[in-house]
Amino acid sequence: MEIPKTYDPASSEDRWYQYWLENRFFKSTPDNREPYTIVIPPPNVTGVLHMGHMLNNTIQDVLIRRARMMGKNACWVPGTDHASIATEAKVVAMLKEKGIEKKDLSREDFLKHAWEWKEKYGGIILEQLKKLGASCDWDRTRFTMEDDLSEAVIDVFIDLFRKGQIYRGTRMVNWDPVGLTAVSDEEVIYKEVDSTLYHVRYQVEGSDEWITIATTRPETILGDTAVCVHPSDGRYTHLHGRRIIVPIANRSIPLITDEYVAMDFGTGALKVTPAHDLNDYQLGLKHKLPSIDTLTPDGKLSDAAGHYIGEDRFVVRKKIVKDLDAKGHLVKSEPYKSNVGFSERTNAVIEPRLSMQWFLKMDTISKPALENVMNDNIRLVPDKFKNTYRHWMENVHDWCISRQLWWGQRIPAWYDQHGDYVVAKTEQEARTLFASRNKDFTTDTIIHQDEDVLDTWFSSWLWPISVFDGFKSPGNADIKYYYPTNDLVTAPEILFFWVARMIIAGYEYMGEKPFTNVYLTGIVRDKLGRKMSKSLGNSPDPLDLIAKYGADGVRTGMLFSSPAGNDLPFDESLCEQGRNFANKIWNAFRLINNWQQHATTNPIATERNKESVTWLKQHIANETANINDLFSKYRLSEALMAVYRLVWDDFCSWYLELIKPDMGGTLDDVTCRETVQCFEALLKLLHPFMPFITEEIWHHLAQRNQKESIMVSSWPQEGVIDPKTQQAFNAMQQLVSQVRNIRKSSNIPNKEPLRMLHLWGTEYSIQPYSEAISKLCNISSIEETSDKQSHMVPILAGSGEYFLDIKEQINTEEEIAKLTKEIEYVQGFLASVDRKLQNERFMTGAKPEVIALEQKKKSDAEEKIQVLREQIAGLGGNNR
RNA sequence: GGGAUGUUAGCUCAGUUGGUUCAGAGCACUGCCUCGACAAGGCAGGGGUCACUGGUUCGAGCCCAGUACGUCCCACCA
Repeated sequence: MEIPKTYDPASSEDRWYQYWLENRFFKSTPDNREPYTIVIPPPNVTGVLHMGHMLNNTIQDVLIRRARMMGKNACWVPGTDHASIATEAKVVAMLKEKGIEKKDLSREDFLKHAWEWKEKYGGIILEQLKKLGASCDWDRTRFTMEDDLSEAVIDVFIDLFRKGQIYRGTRMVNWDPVGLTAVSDEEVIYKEVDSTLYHVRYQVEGSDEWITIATTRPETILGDTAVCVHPSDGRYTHLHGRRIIVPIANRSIPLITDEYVAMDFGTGALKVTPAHDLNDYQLGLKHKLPSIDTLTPDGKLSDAAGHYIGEDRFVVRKKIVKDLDAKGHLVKSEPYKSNVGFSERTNAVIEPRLSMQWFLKMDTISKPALENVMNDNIRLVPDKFKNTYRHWMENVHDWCISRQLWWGQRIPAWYDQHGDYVVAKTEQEARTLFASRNKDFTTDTIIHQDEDVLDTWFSSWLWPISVFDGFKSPGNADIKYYYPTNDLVTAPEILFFWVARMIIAGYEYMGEKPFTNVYLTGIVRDKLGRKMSKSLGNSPDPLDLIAKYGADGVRTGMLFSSPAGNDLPFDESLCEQGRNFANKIWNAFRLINNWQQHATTNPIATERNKESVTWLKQHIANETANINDLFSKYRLSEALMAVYRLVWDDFCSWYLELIKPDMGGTLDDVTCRETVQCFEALLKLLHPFMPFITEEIWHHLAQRNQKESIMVSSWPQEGVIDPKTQQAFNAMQQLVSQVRNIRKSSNIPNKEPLRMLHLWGTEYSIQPYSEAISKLCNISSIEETSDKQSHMVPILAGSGEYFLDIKEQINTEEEIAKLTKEIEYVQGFLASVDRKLQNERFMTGAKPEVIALEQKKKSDAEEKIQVLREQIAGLGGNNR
């Protein structure tokens, strides 16, 4: 059978993924092995795969596949998030295209459309993850809005309410007067716009005095309930305790003092409009000021404004300026740049607006979450995020958990017509509660459920518990076995939104952390450093990339340059590098496969093959230890790079070339088998990163039955390398490189054989490789000599001295210059060592082993200089 | 504005407790090479005053202070 010269991922990937699924290798059920668990950060159910998901899920798959090979019971739980804001926005947009407005639909009808949408598009992203090779236990797929999970959310809400942790209160929300809905902070886009700062003077009650304030929003004057100055502002001290008349409205309001006011801004006097500005609202709370809401939901002036009723706020702004001017209140107006929030959806100017919301108290419930991260009970990787985390957790404010949406878990609060409310799971329970509280309450009394739903994070914070049915059936086999999970892989931007809250829920409901390690990935950026996003259109389609470079190529491409916590400046050439690597592995396989076909005639291993095999086996074991160490530190990029070099440089470039038989020859049986075994070990180390190609080659190398997948094979054993083996190998490498170098610089073609001598009495650890060296550098023979060969080119490799018989052909001057440069460097080095050794304070201060090391350096350097001088002399140079 | 964090080859990053065998890796770059696995390749090279300025020390990429620039999070000043 002819094996193609290049690896073709397309013909292999789907086949192997199918094979894994059919043999249920991703499946996990509790048993007596040690569990290793990851819960996926559930992607938006209607989302499509983007580069951030690719990075995130590649990392999870690498971790889970390695754990599985290490004999753990690996369980990766997949699922999706109902993402109320994003999904509802998409459904609203879809309906709009069909000419349907959300406000014309009943709640039930809207939700019907939403569920249809979810059924149609939900889970596409999970199918896409399969292309990437994700080894999730698909039987465990969950959805944050499925019945069981929703019930858990409602139960938790009720429980926290009963514990007194949830309360109802007013809050400033971002109101979209066009969309007629509150929008989240994330959906507000701040833009700098040119506006005007108006200086308006208010009369002090009962006097001829005036006080001038500055505002960009004069139309809100009608809602003013105080004027505020800094308590130590000398300009206004005499007015403390006086009252002020609001222009146009002619209302009397107090002058208050607060240190919040910046004396150097504007006039140092601030008009306070609690209903229409967040800071003013807080001032209002502090000073117990009334709020006058002068706007209607659609941004027109309300009855409460008393003037300009029913007119748009921007029209009123112009009118009121004119009127203020006419009445002599406008002192001056100056151009001013201010930050104005716009709705991402409707582009309308956002109005801060007061509304009733539900809150979760965070002060006590968040304590264990801070503590257990600070004491490393839960580890953040990289740990620099601990500071950020602490800062946030120490300044945590109550969590607003209600959202003015329909898609999500509806708040289980019920209101009667007086606005009194109870929290209950069903209407029936609510009625019972009302009745027990109020004698007049009858079965005929109308009550209605809260229209709002809960913040999506209020369901996803339960994810590590709810996916194992920890709420539905506490103490069940799954939750006992898999919880706490091991690693969580997610983006730092949701460290607070999600990670911190999962930790809080974990301690509150399980009395235990939800996971041990949190691996924080970076953001995938384009070449210009911009975040890759759909709206910018700067993100490649992940599936196109997979089609072009193969899933293995893309996976490795993403991991080549993304240490934990660092952004990934994505470049397609990284995937190309990954693809090239796959191809390199493929061709190593082709070579070995060829040997396998013909390796029967020559059963005796040569010394060079024996030594090479010994070195390779030890080296792989040694590197496995190194790779394990990198994994334990979550240095995935470095672990990949270590495997990359081990395979490409050590295995392909050195080992395979060493044992490669002469043209027309065959490889001995023993070496062939050992080589296959080593190659299999390398494939195992590669497997977490490149699952597809490793499985493909794994099955080509040997007859294996259905159950013998590489993904359930065992991770290679660690070991140490014998220093002598290492030393011999390194000396051989040095010698070969130097001979090649001399050939290059002297223009001696490889075809021309050269004679080499080894100086008797110096290190000859390369002996087992002498035959290999002859082949790699075309040396006709290596003879021993007892004398320095002054007429030949000297080489130092390890501490062995060699002579290459080519003096006539080389550029002696160049060689001497090279050696001289080398001497200069070593002399410089020696000088610095000497300085240290002659320094009394060093000799008395430094540790004995440091001094011993320096003395060793000194003698080594001196010896080396001696040898180099002899070499220069041998070449006829000046032996200085 | 508050907090965090970073600045090491053209690019992306390593550099553990300060000790010139630590200035390193991969990619990119340069030169040579179709040699029976692989040109998606082989071999050999070039390349950095470790942001800047001071300080501590016998000795600083590593410790301290300041400066410059960058990134992230939070709050966004009427």
